Amino acid sequence: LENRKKKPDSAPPTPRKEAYHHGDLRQTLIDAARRLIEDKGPDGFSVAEAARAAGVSTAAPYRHFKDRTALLAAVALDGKLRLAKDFDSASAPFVPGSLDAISAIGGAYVLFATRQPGLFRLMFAGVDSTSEELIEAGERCFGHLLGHLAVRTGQAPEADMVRQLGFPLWTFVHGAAFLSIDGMLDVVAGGPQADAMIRDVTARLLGPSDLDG
Amino acid sequence: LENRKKKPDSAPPTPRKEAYHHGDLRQTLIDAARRLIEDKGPDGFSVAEAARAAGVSTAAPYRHFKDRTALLAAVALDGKLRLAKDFDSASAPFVPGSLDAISAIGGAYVLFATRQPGLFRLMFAGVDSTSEELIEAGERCFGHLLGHLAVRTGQAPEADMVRQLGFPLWTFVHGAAFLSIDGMLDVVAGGPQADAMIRDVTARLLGPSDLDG
DNA sequence: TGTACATCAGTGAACGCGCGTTCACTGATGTAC
DNA sequence: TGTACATCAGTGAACGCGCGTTCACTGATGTAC
Repeated sequence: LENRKKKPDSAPPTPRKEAYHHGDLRQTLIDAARRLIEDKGPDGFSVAEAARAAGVSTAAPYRHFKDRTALLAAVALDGKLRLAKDFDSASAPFVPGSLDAISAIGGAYVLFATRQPGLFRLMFAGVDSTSEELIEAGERCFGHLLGHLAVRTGQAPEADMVRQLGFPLWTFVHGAAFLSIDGMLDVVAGGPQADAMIRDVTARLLGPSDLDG
Repeated sequence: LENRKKKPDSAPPTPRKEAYHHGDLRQTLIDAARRLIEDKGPDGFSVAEAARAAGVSTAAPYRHFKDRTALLAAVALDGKLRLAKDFDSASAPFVPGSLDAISAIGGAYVLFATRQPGLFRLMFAGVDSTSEELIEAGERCFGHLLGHLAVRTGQAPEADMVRQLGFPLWTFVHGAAFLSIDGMLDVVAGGPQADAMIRDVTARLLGPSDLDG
């Protein structure tokens, strides 16, 4: 038994932390849960398995999360923050408000979903959407798109017209994301041309602009 | 114990059938499972609960389905057949190939998802999509749309151009369906104007036609 | 029409499993003096 | 700097639960003669 306690020192399973007190178990659990959810989906996931993956006892997660749902909510929130970051880096190289920038956001959305299907599902269906910070994080993602549309139209991001332009765009990439996850995008579209389709539809829904050079 | 056996005769829980031999337990189980899935989702569903809802022992389903997955697949197939029927009746009143007819199909799609969210999720993500008859049923649904687009464009339903017109439309309503399920359609669009948005986007993706009168 | 029998479609009891969660506990850490 | 003690963040054993699935069984049905 004492052998088990020594093990983390001689050959740590998680190399960064080795103490009895973990240091940042909360985030480690979120990461472990995310990885499990990524390939098994929100329902294949269990608290016990996440704990195992993090190298702690099955009771340990309950020091940091009220229950299973709370852990899932934390993973969903974490996912939305990651998505917002993806938006940032995807659109950064392009002229704000341009077709290039806006399609890049759409492409990033679909790519995020494709790479992490389980997480994507969790973010949109997995948890009670009543959590305030979860909604807020979602709005921040959508706000990215609205920001570009505001620049493009010369209106405020909160303007009705901007939202009404943005919503169909979001709807479209949301559909593309789910079809892609479920293996129907390449099949039916007849090739790996998802990005081209996104760009084409985006252009048609936006209409022309000087910003597109 | 003998009281339990008599019960179905004196006060049948399922009024239509009362015999020891059920008559059509297979379909009854599919219906029961569908109802469970409709409000709990594919993962909240259990074979045992479906059996209970059908009024049979928990072992009975295994006379008709190899395992849990097979039952789910049957429910998914059943759902796709239902969706195809919805498409039929939604577009029937309108001129084939017209904007009216095509938006009606889109509206039926979103309505189907909204009314039966769990079933809709199951149909697209719940089962291994390797089943041939399941894919076929999906193609039949998509074929409905393609048929209208063929009429509209004067091309064969199998023509590349028709599929390339149809796919963005499907993608869009698919997104609208999921956003609606997850409670984000009315919220963000600013009202129950889903049908209007569908029609508007459909018109823009289709372009004009004489058929639209 | 009546009987013997094969087959079909149920029953109900049982199994092993992994899960979520709780509990009393204990080792590690931080702080007051 | 050293010591006493409160608090924090883990452990590991245990619980009750519902599930998927199997099994030997039995009542109902259909058919051959």
